[in-house]
Amino acid sequence: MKTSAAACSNTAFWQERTLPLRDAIELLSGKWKICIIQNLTIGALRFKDLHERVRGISPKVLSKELQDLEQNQLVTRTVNDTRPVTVSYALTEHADAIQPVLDALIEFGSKHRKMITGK
Amino acid sequence: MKTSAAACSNTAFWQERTLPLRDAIELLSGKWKICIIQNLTIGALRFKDLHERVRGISPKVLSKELQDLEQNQLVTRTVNDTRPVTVSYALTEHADAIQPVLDALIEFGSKHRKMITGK
DNA sequence: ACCATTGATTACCTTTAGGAAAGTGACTTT
DNA sequence: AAAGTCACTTTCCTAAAGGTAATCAATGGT
Repeated sequence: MKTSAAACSNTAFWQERTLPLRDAIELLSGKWKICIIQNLTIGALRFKDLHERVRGISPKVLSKELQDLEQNQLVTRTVNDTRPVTVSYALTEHADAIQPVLDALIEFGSKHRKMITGK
Repeated sequence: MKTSAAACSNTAFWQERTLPLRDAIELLSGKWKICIIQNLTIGALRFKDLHERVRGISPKVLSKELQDLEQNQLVTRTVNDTRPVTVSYALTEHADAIQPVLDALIEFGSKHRKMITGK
């Protein structure tokens, strides 16, 4: 029997979806990255403000996650010329492509929460 | 200075987005769950077929992830009345809400891949 | 000189994810 | 009786994620 599943299992189409999906998962999965990005969607934030908004994260982890996002060109780092030096983080244009992921996750999370906590 | 960020930091609105987002991340993050769900979007699959399609996963991990998805009512488990017993896994209606997440991730992953491998 | 602020970094530790390999049990085929 | 199939399960292990706490360097204020 040849199901539609079997029919597309060897196609380029499948790879064209699977590989990018794995890339995205590898880049975004973990406890913090998506939360950090969400907090930056409203505009640039300094390290300290981000640290306060992303509840529960430690400075060590925040620093590491930001470096990771910067390397992947999703976030820019700008040192400001202020009295105690401050550093601003902002999303790049490239990060706009994450907005739909965020929206979809929030939508799903809401539905899921309603379903689990008794419909 | 009161930025738009500061303006909404204490609102119910922010929580209404942050809590579901954290739920979704907790449920879906990890190396395999989203891949498994993607493979089930085309229809029910038996354990063995799923194991072959989700390249690289071990039976132990596949089994664990499926139990987890079942508990969260995203997947159903059906024992079939076949010669060697087979078990089919299928997405629930509730899992439809994940489709937009999948699409968004694939779209983002494609763009990201193009950008990283030299625009 | 001393303290405060900001943005980290370091050392240390615990927890969790996940991989490899083998085994189990129900059943069928040879 | 032996071997194979399917769906797991178990054991053992490593690597990565992530938490706590302390420290550092630059700067400015008192």
